[in-house]
Amino acid sequence: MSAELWLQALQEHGYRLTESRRAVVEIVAASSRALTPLEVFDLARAAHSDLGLVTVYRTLEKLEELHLIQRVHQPGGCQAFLAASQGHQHLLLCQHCGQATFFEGDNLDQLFATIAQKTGYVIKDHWLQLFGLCQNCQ
Amino acid sequence: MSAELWLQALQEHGYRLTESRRAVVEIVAASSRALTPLEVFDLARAAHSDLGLVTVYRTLEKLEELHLIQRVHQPGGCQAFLAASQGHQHLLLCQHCGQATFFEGDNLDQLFATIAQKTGYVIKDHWLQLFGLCQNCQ
DNA sequence: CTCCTGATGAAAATCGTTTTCATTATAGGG
DNA sequence: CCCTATAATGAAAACGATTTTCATCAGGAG
Ligand SMILES: [Mn+2]
Ligand SMILES: [Mn+2]
Ligand SMILES: [Zn+2]
Ligand SMILES: [Zn+2]
Repeated sequence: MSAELWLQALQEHGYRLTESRRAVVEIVAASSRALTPLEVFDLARAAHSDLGLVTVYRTLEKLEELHLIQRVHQPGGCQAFLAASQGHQHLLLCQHCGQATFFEGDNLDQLFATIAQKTGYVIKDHWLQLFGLCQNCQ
Repeated sequence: MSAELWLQALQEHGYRLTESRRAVVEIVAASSRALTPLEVFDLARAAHSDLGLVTVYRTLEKLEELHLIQRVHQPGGCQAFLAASQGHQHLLLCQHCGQATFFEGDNLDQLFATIAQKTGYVIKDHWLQLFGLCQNCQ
């Protein structure tokens, strides 16, 4: 599981390994859907009942700094976090259960060239996100 | 300008035409970049000094209901609004000045078919947004 | 084991947004 | 053109999420 790797990464960057951090990391690393700070709090308290919501925020902040998690933007809100993609990948989200799946292999260079020419912009970056129904939810 | 059309649309949906609404609509309709409620408030107060921030929120809410404006998600935040695209278009944003330009003609069907096959998802919708530098900001 | 310092949780502060409410002003009917 | 019903307004209070403050605790180097 990536939880151990995340804890190791935190440690390597000079952060201490605490019970609270373990509980938060365990939950976020194991989730296949994006979780809000409050959801993480509720789930992590099962393992560590005197966890504070503040610590959830602080831990998520550090995990994001280290690029271990990323914020997920959705029609319903933009406060949820998910284990980060490795390399250049995009998200596919189930509209029913939230299941998140990364994919790669989009080749949009031709599109970018056309748009750049038509608009005069220099294209530097892009966001692509797909929404649908996962196998379980169809 | 689209401001007149927006005011007309509001009226047709049973909303009254007020000074406050005019001031808000004028600013948002004329902007080529996405504006936050507070930015709209500051700009619109030039024309209508006793405008309340609450009315900015309420007017934006109605304009969004009528699909005249849309929320714009950006790395720095997701509270800004922009005149809505007509039809299926995507956004191109200048990372320096915020200038927003819509484009169309993306053909991602092939990609969606591949992803659907690989993942088992049924693809229902997609978000695509490009970031770069506009002609003035290069 | 001890000590230093980073980390913690409770509480308070803060920020953006929404609700409440008394007052004002739009728009339709006389 | 004036009246009136009621939608709309802005100030203030309430609210929910996030951040800051601070006294206390605990990780881990020595
Ligand atoms: Mn890509
Ligand atoms: Mn498209
Ligand atoms: Zn699903
Ligand atoms: Zn620009």
